[in-house]
Amino acid sequence: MSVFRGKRIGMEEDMKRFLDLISEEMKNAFEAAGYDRELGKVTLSNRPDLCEYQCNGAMAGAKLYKKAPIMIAQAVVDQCADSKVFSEVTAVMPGFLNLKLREEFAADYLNQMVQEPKFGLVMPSKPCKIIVDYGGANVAKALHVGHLRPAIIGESIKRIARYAGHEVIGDIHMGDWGLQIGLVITELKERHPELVYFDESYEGEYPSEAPFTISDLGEIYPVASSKSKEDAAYKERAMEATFKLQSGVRGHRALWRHIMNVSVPNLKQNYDNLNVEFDLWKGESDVQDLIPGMVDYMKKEGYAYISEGALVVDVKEETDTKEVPPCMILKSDGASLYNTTDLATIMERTEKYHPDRMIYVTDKRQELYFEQVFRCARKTKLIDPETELLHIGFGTMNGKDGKPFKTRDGGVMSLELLVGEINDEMYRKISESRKEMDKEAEETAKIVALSAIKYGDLSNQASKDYIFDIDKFTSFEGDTGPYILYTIVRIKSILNKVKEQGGIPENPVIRGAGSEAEKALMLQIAGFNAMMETAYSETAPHKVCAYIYDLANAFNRFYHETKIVTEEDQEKKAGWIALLMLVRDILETCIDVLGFTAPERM
RNA sequence: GUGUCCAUAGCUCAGCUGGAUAGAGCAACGGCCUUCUAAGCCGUGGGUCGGGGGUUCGAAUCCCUUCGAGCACGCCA
Repeated sequence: MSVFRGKRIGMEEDMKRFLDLISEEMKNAFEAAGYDRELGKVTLSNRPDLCEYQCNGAMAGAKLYKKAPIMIAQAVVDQCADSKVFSEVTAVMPGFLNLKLREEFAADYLNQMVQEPKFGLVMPSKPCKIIVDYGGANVAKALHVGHLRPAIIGESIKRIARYAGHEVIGDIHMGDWGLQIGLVITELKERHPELVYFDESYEGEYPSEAPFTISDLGEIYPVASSKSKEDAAYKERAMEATFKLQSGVRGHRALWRHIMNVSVPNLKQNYDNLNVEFDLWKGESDVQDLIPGMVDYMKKEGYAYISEGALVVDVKEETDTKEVPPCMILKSDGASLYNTTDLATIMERTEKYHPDRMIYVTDKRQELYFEQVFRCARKTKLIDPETELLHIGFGTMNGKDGKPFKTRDGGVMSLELLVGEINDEMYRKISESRKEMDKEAEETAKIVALSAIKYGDLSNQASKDYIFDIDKFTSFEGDTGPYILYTIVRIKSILNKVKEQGGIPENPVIRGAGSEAEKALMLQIAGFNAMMETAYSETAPHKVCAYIYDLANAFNRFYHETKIVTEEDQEKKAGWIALLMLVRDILETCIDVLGFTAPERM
């Protein structure tokens, strides 16, 4: 019978985190020795050569009780004599408490993890409704490397929150209403002025077939964009076209719809290749009808006023240490802008979902901008006061030279090209290490390549700039996605062998550790819950990466000294099989929240 | 100018709600494949945690200061 089952009042009670459970035992010892139980907080050891866990409470208590820390520590040690949790508790100068755990205690915990959903991760009593706004793709424009980080990070944040038990909606929030549409329409008119869409007297139905394909679009936009930079009159026409679209000119609207119909499936395909899925494909265009009402409301309530010709809302606060410019609602020409659609979107989401939290995943350079928008939304009461607004700003993706990632000739690299390059490189490496080629090699290459890209990105703190080094990410050595996948594949391979050999026992039970490496692996597994909670509360996917890297290391160490398939002792073997399945499941769960998958073999 | 963020091994990065000897990976060097995938494992070398000051029994971590790089600062997104 499990030592914690005994403490459980009913099946409803949540499984405690491993460290909390250990701390509980230590706190009891502090209390029994006559000290404040809060001193008994246990942490992971930073001296693995000396102990597995440590408690520094005796030193913290020294001042409180005006006693030498070592005396307090010694008194606590005396209380742990027949602990069911600790096999060893020693007091070390100046007052460290060094702890080792009983193997049965760890094994019991792991066996319980196996049985609980989500390995015993505690679910929120009331799930939060969270909207994650990420992606930021523009229609009519190809995805480029700048879209990689928001997609990867946003997707992972969404999945972590979902795994943590919350109700999460991912929204791509497309740029589908701006100048880029005007540019495409203008260039189209340049080339085919005879198209019926440009005949303003036309009143009939427009063709259902678009007058361009996705590859046409991919070519038209860059041409139009560069023309507009050189030719002021051209730009003027593009802005006019944008205005016509926004004010509802039929032909322009029809072309816009064609652009959407051609573009969106292409975007979906691109994101699909990255294993990124959005629940909502909303965009700037969706809130256009809300803007006039919102602007009127802001004016009427006295929030918005004209400054330097533009309509703005002051968002300064007393406590500001910096200059916070007002939030602009309309440009001096009366046109809406990014702020306007974002605010209208906040309003729409509030009415529709009343979310507990909205998370925006964008480049960190937009920090001040979001500060303004968030303040404006609060001040003008567009949002429920309880709703939390959070901006996760990520750093720049740089090339090996430390400067923003560019193609060899200095241009912006398309995402497709970048991903294709890495896929090819991975395919080449996989082919090298295989004796005979098989059909699924290409598929495997893609899976491994995606892990390389995503792990390479997510293992860095999102807020920092990082170096996107293709050679490093595809090298499949060291702290990389492929290493994690390799470890999973290894485990699967062993389990397959065992299956061929005579089958996997039913409900195998994890037993006490037979070696240092096995115990280290078990303790690493036990830290899963605490890690996942932290990754969620800190919106920190890199913590998941750090955890699985440690877990994979711990497993590989264990693997090298343990022959599982040939083990004679059936009970021992069954225990290892149970351990392997748990490691595999946890690793696969973790890479799933990171947004990639593992192949069956590599 | 104001604000903000960063600075840790040759390179790329962890660690930062204060704890013992600052950790990984790459690169360098040395071992380990007739035995579950060597994309692996074991080991060696490599550091005034940008500088200075302070708080503390104890600082990479907290505070102040300084140097250096990045970024943002009303009609772009």
